[in-house]
Amino acid sequence: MSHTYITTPIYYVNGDPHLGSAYTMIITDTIARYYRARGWDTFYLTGTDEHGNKIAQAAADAGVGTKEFTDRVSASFRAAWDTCDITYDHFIRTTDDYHIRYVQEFLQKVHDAGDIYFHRYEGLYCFGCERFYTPKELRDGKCPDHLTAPTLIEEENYFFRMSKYQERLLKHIEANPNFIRPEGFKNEVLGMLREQIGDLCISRPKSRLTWGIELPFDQRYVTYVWFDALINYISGLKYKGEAVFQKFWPEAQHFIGKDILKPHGLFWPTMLMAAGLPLYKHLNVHGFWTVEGQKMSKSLGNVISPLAMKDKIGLDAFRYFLLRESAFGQDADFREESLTARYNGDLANNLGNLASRTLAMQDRYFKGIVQPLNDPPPEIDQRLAAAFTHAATEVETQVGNLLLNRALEAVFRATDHANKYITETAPFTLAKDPASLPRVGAVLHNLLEALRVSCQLLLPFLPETSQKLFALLNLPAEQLTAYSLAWGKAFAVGHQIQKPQALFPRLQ
RNA sequence: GGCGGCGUAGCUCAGUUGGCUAGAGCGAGGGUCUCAUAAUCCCUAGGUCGGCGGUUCAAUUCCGCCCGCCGCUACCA
Repeated sequence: MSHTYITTPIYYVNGDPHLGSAYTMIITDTIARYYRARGWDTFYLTGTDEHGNKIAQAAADAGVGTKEFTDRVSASFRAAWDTCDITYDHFIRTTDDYHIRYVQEFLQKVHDAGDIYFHRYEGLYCFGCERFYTPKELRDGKCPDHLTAPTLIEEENYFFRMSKYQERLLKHIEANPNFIRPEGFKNEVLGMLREQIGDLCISRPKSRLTWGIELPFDQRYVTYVWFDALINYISGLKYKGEAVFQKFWPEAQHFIGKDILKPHGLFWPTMLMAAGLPLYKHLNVHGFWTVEGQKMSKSLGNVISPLAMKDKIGLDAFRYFLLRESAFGQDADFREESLTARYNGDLANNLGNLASRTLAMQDRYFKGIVQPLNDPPPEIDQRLAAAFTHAATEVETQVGNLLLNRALEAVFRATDHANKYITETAPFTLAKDPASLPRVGAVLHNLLEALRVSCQLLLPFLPETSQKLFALLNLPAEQLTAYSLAWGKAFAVGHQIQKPQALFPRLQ
């Protein structure tokens, strides 16, 4: 059986779920549902990133213990994704015992291999950023983020010999053109690799940072950020056992936003090389959303909450908008106006209305009882079937390229074709003549097939709607993923379907 | 400064070995059916394919320069 492993970034527990993280979740959830529906053994991981001073500070500000604080925020993320019906298989927390143990095992392995060394240096440190700055990065001698003067401190830390793997990574990316996609982001990483990438500082002394994972080879230190966070992709699998890890890891597909390309494109693969592990299969990088043309930010007060969107237009409509309105890897703009247009134009008028008129006629003319198809089928019927066969092929191709917008476009072209088919065959006119009723029955049977295949193709994208409509067709739920079931074979003559229900009531 | 991407109808975009009168969806204008969620369906709109120059029988598609937007990256007063 084919299998795949889908991951999202783990979310830092100093904020709330917003449009950006929801977008990553909806994309990955769709991909995971897509593969599951087609019988692939799929493992889908998400979680929360919980270490660092910012978290300890936020907890202190909130007047609660750090652990209690992270429990609370992590749970709120998990609850948000549950409310959004995100079908992750495991939710990892970097404060989980198994994760901590595995991070230490990983560190020890890389240390044993000689790729972690101790080094003394001094530099300008910004406590707000928890990082060192080079003089040229400063603005007027101050931290560009916090606008405070950094402190000159001397420190000894552990470094990962990342530069050792620079050449090997470069060759790997060149030999595997789809390792990082879309291409633009691959080129960015190649650009980084053409410079000296240097080594990576991976520790912080406990005097400055206590809320972290202790280095197994020096208890005066904790590990810093990436050796903690990135390793979740492996510990999350190891948690389920070595066999699960062995099976899924080589099929790993990471999905990230473009802001964390460098750690995933550079740090992570070199870390894996140092640990003697296979590299992930794909790094899939998506773009950002602006809101009404502006960058989304708390200060502008234009942050979109997925939970609010669920209440406002429903989960499926929200999913549809995000998936249809963005091209993977490119930025997109969230506009109230586009949202309404997509909802009314595609969901209500095209798909919803198609279902409505089909089921209404089936009910009105035949009391919901399915009639025989014509044998042989007229050309117009064949063309309808072909439109859906073509859509199915397109969906396969486009999802494979992560172009979910085009996959959806293809399905809606087919439902659009079905709407035209109704106009061309005019069953409502034929129905006036009793002698034409057999043809009316056949036309409606074809339309029911159109709806059935639409449900199948849309299942990963619009899970709720797909299941709801399939229930109206009164077909057994397992047939929802019976992709090889031929046109005309799903509905037995005499089968009873339900009365119509508005799937997407028009807005305004 | 270097590298990369982008700039096609009001909006979002297709257009990948250079070649028919440059396309789609939405919006807008006109018309139509009546099964349906005032939905459907049909027609129309007309864009110097960012600008200039070059290669070619022929360029949106190749080359050079320029303008604008964006990303990454380097650096200097």
